[in-house]
Parts: sequence; structure tokens; C-alpha cells
Amino acid sequence: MSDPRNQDSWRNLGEFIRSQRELARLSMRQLAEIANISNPYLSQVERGLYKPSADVLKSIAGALQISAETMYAQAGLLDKDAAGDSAHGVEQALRLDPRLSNDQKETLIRIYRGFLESR
Amino acid sequence: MSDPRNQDSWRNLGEFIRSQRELARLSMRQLAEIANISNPYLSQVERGLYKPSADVLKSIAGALQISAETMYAQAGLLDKDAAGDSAHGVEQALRLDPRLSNDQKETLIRIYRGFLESR
DNA sequence: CTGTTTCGCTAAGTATACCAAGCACTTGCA
DNA sequence: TGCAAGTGCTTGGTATACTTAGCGAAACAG
Repeated sequence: MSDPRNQDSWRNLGEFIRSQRELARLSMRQLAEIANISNPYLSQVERGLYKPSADVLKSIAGALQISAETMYAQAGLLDKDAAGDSAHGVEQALRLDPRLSNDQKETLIRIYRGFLESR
Repeated sequence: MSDPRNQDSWRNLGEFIRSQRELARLSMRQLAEIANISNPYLSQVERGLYKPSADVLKSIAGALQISAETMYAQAGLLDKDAAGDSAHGVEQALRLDPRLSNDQKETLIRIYRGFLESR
């Protein structure tokens, strides 16, 4: 996790949480109690000293009545992988279908790719 | 975050990662290198011994060419299940693929449905 | 057979996310 | 004045996420 750009993301995340908490007119102790975390830890998170784990983030988001996605986006954990890869709609859908075995997935993908080549 | 109900989510997450890794025909060391984590840690994650942090999850998702949302959904970190809808999207993805002829689409859908029935 | 490579895993250590107790400050009410 | 209750923050510790070194089995080469 060597991306130094993320350093800032975490600091901004703290500021974001603090601003949302103040908007909701909650003290640190109040928010901490609702989110089931300790108030010193919340303090440290808001000042960017620590990266909260994903479930803590989700918990805080819930306590602030914010969607988890928004929270993760603010934390820089959802950034859109625009990196021109997946024109693979079919393959991804296949891979993610829980009703197929891996063998069946491979069979379908092989046939699919065969069709693409024969154009 | 002592919610014991989540235990299963993490175990399933490990199985999900392992299955996706095998589908991509990557060894643990290969995936670990791409995702910038150590291979023993990946092993422990796949067996449900540890909860990977959000940025590790994101990194693994990137290495497996899966969207971060899908990963978080599998990890039970997103209350919204919108990301999981792609699981039901095989037929739709097939129909929308402009590179396939109608005959080819029908063939694939027929095989796909056959697999589903044979369970 | 021996040596090499690659596989997944274990063991043991380091780094850090997180908690309980308590400090310094302010506000307000006696 | 004086103390009670609230605020955010510091300290010191525990739990756990994560790493590096290395083991034993399987596969293949010489």
C-alpha cells in the first residue's frame, strides 16, 4: 500500500467525519457511543492519526446516517478503476454467478472467447 | 466491532477470493505480488483467519479485475446489495454484447441454462 | 536417486488499529 | 468563589492486521 496519495485521503476523511458530526450536532462521545467505538479513538481518527478499518467506517457512516459508499468514497477506497480494462461484461458476470461451478464458468468463458475470435 | 454474526461473512469472503483467484489461474504468490501483500497473509485471508483491511481488499479486487464494490459487498461491508446484482446479469450481459451474433448468444444462453438446471 | 522450483502453510516478529483511565479546559449553576 | 458536568485530548496498554524467514510435499530435470 505504497500509494502516498492516500495519505491525504485519510486526513481528509477525518475532516469529513468531523464536519459531518458537527453538522449532526453530536459530541465525540455521543457519536462514539452510537458507533460503538471509543471517544479517544474517534478523536484520533478525526485528526487523521489513524486509518479506521472498513467496519468502523461503516459503523460511523451508519451513526451519521450517511451511506457506506459515500464514506468509502471519501476515504478513497472506491475510486473508479477507469483503467480501460473491463470491456469484459460477460466474463465478469459469469465469474460472479454463484450458481455456476468453476468448471462450468471456465467452459462458458472458453466458448465465449472462441466466438469472439471467429468473427 | 464484536459482532459475531460477521464471522461467516469473512469466511465466505475468503472462499470467494480463493475461488476467483483459481478462476484467474493465479497462484497465491502471483496474486499476492500483484496485490502488494505477502503470500502467507493471503493464505490466512483465504482461510478466513483474518479480516483484511479495506485498502487490502481494494488492492486484491484490482488484482482480480473485480470492482471494489463487488469486493466490499462480498465482505458484507456494503449494506446496499446493488453491486451484487451483477450475479443475475449473465444473460443480460450476453444479450448486450455487441460482438456476438444472435446465434452465438442463444447457444451460450442455452448452455448456461443447462448448467443451472443440472445442479 | 539428487538438486531445483513451486506450491500452500506455519511460526514468530513488527506495526498499527482500537480501548480504558484520566488530564486540562470551559461552561454554568450554587 | 467553588464544584459539577460537559468538551476534546494524552497516555499506556491490548488485540489484531500484516511481514519475513523458513518448512514439507509435489513436480520435474539431470
